[in-house]
Amino acid sequence: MNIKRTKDEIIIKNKEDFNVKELLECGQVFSYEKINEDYVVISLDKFAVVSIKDDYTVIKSKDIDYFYNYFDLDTDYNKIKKRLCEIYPDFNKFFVKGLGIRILRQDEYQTIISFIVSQNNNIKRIHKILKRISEEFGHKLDCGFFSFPSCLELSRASEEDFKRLGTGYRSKYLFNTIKQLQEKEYNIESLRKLDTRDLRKKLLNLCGVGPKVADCILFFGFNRTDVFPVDTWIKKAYETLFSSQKRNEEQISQFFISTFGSLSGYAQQYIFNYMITNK
DNA sequence: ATCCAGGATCTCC
DNA sequence: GGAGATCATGGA
Repeated sequence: MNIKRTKDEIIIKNKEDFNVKELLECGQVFSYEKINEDYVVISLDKFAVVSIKDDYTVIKSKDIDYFYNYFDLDTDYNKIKKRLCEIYPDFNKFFVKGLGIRILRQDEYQTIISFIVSQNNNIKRIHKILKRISEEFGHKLDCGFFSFPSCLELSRASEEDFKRLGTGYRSKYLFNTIKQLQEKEYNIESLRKLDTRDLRKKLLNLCGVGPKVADCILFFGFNRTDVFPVDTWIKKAYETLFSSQKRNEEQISQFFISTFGSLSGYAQQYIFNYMITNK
């Protein structure tokens, strides 16, 4: 990747390695705003502005180191794509719009809350609900948008507050999970030390977190790549493109993990994007 | 109007 | 331990 980095900005020369539109609008993250051709990305109380110029992309932020890591700029996605094709010869077809996709290294806690809201919901509405939650319980940032509320800030929200903001039956999941997250055993630092298997178990104990949401949290928040979230789109992909053998979600996940191993998460992301693009 | 969305949980057997 | 119903909401 051709990257230039200064104290408060990152310039990416090659647009094929970094397509901010694809990478933000593919359903891995929900707290961002589009202003004309610019994007403001919000991670807890930090934000970055990403602008697309004619022949380069620029990321500006007061927390440039944080966002260098957030955008996963050290990972070589061409290598990953190459390896996926070696594992599964026909994998090329899933790269339709996957040219500039990267897996963001999001805040773990924000990912937990976001993906509880995501269950049985659509991307547009998830975005809208999380924005309302931010405006109600976060605080205003210099960019004019609101921070994603911290665990402490969200602990002031009642179940009725969540209902009012449109989270429906997930309201009690959010209320209960936030209580759980304040307990010592869910200290994020200590969760990071667990291996994927133990961490997954821990996440499944959170109210409103099932297998799919747990896998998304593991992948998008904790940066674990040996998981394969199975949602309705992936189920369709499995049934129409991979196998006629009947399997439930957990078995489908295992089927893909046994194929793609530690690259499972990436494989999932390419297949997911292929599906929602070609709906 | 019915179906569906980056599903989880409860309820029965 | 596995299938089926139920859960809010809004867009297609």
